[in-house]
Amino acid sequence: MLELYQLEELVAFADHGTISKASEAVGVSQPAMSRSMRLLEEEFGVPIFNRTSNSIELNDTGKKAVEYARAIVESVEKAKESVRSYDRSLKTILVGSEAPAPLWTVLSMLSSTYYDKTIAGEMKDRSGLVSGLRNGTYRFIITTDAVRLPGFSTVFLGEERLSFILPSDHPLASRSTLSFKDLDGENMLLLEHIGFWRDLPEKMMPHSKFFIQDDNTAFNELVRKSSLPSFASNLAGENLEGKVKIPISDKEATVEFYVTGRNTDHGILTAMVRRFSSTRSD
Amino acid sequence: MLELYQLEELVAFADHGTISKASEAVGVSQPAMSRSMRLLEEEFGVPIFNRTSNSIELNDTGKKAVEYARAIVESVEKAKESVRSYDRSLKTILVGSEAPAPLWTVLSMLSSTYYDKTIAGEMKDRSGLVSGLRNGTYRFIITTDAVRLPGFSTVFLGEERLSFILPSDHPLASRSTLSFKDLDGENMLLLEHIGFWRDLPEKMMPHSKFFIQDDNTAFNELVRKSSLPSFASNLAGENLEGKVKIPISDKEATVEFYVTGRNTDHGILTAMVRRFSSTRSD
DNA sequence: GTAAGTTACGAGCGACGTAAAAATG
DNA sequence: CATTTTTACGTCGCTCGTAACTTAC
Repeated sequence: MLELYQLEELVAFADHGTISKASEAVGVSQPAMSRSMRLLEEEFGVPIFNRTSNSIELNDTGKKAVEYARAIVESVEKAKESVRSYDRSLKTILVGSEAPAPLWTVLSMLSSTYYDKTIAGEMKDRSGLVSGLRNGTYRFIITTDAVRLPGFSTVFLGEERLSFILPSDHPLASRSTLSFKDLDGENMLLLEHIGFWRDLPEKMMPHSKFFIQDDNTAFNELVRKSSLPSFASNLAGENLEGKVKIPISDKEATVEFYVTGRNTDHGILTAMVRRFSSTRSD
Repeated sequence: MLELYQLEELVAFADHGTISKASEAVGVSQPAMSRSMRLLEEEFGVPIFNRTSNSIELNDTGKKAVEYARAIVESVEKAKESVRSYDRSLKTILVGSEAPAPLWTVLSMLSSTYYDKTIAGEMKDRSGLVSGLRNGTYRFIITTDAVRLPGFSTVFLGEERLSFILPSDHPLASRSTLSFKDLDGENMLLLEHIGFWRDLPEKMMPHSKFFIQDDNTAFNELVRKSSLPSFASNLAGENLEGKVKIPISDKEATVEFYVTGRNTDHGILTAMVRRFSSTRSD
């Protein structure tokens, strides 16, 4: 029987040119590989080496054989990897979302429901979310509008309403609402990974400069310590000492979220809505 | 290390449903396969079976694993086959031709030149010949007109001139030449595998009926024993007792043959022409 | 003489089969 | 009780590494 170790050694031989070097690379003795190659040749039943008394090299047929060997060895590695990955995917519930805030409650809700599974979330644009839901990558997706797909249910999850975070001594700190235009021109702090929110401030406040922070904890630190204004929402951003939180009145600052999953998961979807309602901080 | 025999046994298990039946099919003992499957599972590192105390079945991950196993086992088989076939192709000189007669001398000439190789010939239409020459399937091709291809040389091999074979007592047996029209309406014997010649008689003699023979020796027997007219040429058909061979005067009954091969084989090509001239029987 | 490959030989791992045990319907 | 899987155990084959041999540059 043709054995995988023979194919691996054949590939190593092709890569290193001599049995000596190849055997060293593979980690077997030189005579062992010499034998392997002879047995492999017998297995194929046709010559794949040109030999002289103290040299051995691949002939044309051997080079073909190496191509096949490479493909097979590679496909075996890929198979192992894929099987493991498939096993993991069966044990993982992946949720895709257009924004981070609604993910938090959905993920925590799923974690308490499926205690034996891995719950993971990731950000993606809308088309990626929908195709991922269809091909099974995502068990649930969170979008800013309802997704109509046969076999899937969409429910309204709730709203996220953006606010400005201003220092208490800011000239506009006493206002009950503000619009983007009111602060256009001020430099502001902004987080990098906030999904579709990412582009809104720069679009609505074209004269402002934004200091983009990648790291979440560093961002929170900056918000607390600096006097720069920043953003929060009813779903994100704790109350901070010396800061005021003022809702933004523009319609773009309010967005609805919908969560979509298989029809068979409809019960879970409604449970998500309940959990969402009970944990939001208006 | 993951071993091929494990993958084969996994496939057998998937096909037969139980280890007992699968082990029987593969030809190993049942405990041996039980062990193989456990080791394979450990090799993947993730569960691929659902087990109860006296049953074992594939789980979803296992079914994925079977898919990969099938592909790998198949590709290994294919690799062995391909390597052998490639080896054979290296040892074979294949000549393609539009007609059988010129093949005979070319093949015999090649046989005496490359005594350590297998010389083979086959019939093909012109486009198949040219593409086969380009992709290396054919070392030489014989066509009815010159083939102009960069890297390849074409030489004129010679003519084939078709004749009628008539019984000596045939009314037209004394003529020195005949045209297709002269015998149109007579029933005739015809060989099946004669390349482009195959369609010519039926086209030129629409009122004749042709008795098509597949087997060459049976055809020769029929020609000798029956009184039906048939075809021969300067390249094909021995002189027969009680028969006369009368050349056909139509221009369609004469065809030129060219042989084409790599530029590096130019010496062989000219040798072919010499051999062809010396062996034809006008 | 150095570097390469093959042959020879003894050792050990591992896959095998037989036999027996356990579980299920 | 028949069927299926697993465990136990002794055997045998195959691959291994070390050592010695051969050949070439």
